[in-house]
Amino acid sequence: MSKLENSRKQTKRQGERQETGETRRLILQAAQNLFMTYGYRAVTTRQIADACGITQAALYRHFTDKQDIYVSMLLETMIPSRSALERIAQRSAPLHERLRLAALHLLHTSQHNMDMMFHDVQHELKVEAQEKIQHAFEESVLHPLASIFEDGMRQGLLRPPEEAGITALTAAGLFLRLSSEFVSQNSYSSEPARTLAERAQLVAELTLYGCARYDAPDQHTQ
Amino acid sequence: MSKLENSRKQTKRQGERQETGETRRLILQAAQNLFMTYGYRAVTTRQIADACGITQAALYRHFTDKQDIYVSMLLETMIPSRSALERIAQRSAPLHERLRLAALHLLHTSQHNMDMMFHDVQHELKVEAQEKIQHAFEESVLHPLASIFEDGMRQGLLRPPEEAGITALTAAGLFLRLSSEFVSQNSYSSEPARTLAERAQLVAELTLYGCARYDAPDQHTQ
DNA sequence: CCTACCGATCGGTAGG
DNA sequence: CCTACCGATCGGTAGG
Repeated sequence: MSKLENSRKQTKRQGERQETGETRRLILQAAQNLFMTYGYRAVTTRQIADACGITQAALYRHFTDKQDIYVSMLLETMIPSRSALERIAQRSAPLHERLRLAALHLLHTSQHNMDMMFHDVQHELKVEAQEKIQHAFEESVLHPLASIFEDGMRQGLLRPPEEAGITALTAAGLFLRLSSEFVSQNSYSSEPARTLAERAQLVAELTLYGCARYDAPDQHTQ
Repeated sequence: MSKLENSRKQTKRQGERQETGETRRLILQAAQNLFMTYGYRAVTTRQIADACGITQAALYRHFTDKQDIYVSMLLETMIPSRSALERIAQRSAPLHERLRLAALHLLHTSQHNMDMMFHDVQHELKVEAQEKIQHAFEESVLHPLASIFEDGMRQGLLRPPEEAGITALTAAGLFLRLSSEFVSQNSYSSEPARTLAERAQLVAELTLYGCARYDAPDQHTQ
C-alpha cells in the first residue's frame, strides 16, 4: 500500500492530491533546477510542470502565478543559509578559517549564478517581490558574510575603507563573486580539477591575499 | 540641404536609405544598450527597431535574424579591445600598473554584465555562433589579460598553480569578475562614490593583494 | 488535478 | 524601407 493512499481518507473529488505539500516541494525543486540554469524568462511554466509530471494548469493550484513560483523558490533557498552562515560567523576560529567555511557552504548549496539571479529579480519581478528577495538576501547571506569582514577590520587584519580598502559589505559582495567563479569547475580556463574543499580554501585565500606571493617584493614601491 | 539627400543620387526605389551602413551602426548601438541591460531573450526586435526609428521588418535588411544582430554587436564590442589590451600587456610598467590600466580599459568600455553575456551565449545561441564569440573573447580579452599574469608568474611575483595558486587564465577570469563588481557603482552595498580611476586602482590591488592589510600578522600560521 | 482554450506577443516573411 | 500578416508559443483561466 502506497503512502499516498493511506494518508488521506477525505472527500477526494476528481483527481486532487495536494495534501502534504509534497507536490509543492516537487515544483519548487524543479523550478530551482530550471530557473537557476536558464534564467527566469527562458523557463516556461510548461517545462516546470513537465518536470513534475503534472499539467501546466495544475501549477496554479499551488502558486498564484509564475512569479510566485520563482520568489518562493528563492526564499526557500536563501533563508536556510542564514543560520548556517551566522553560526560560522560567530565561531572563534581565525578569519581565514571562517571565510573558508563560508565559501564551502556557498559552494555546497550552490548559490548558483548569483548575477543572473539578481538580474532576473531586478528586471522581471514586480517591485514588491524585488524587495522581499532583496531583504531575504541581505538578512540571510550578505549580512552574515559582512559580519565576518567587520570582525577582521576590528582585529586590524583588513584594510579599512579609508586606507584604500573597501567596506565590509563590499568585501562580502566580492567574496560572493569569487565564490561563483568557482561553483562550476572553471569558467573559461583549463584549471586542474579541484574538490569542493580545495576550491573553498582558494576562495578564502584569494579574497584575503589575492594572487601575489606572500613573500613577493613589495610592488607598491616599484 | 541634409547630408542624407546629397550623398545619394542612385535609383532609390521605394524608401531605401541603407548606403553608408549608417543605419547598421545605429541598430548595433541600440542593440548594445538593450541586450547588455536586459539580456538576449528579454529584448524584442521591435524594441531595437523602435530605438532606431525604423520598423521591425526593416531590421532584416541589415541582419539575417535576431541572433545575427546579437553576435555582430558582441564582436564589434570585443574586437577593438584586443589591440588596446595587448598594448597594455606589453608595456614595461610594473605588474600592478598594467593591471590598473587593463581594469581602467574594461571599466571604461563597460564590458558590462559579462556573466549575463556568457549565459546568453551559452543558452540562447546556436553552437556555431557560440564558438565565434568564444574565440573572439579569448583572443581579444582573455589572452591579453592572461599574458599579464603569466608575466607576473615568470617574475616570481605571483603564486604558481602548484603553490596553492591559480593559472594565469583563471587569474584573468577572476580579474574580469572583480572588474564587473565595480562597473556599476556598487552592487549591494553603500560604498562611497568613487571615480573610474579609483575603481580601476582598487581592482588591481584586490586582485593582487586581496583585502588583508599588507602588514597584517601572518594568518597562515594562526 | 485535467482538458480545452484564450489573448497577447514573439521572430520572421510576403509583397511592394 | 513600410504595411500587413503568419505560425508558434507564452502565461493564465474556465469548467468540471
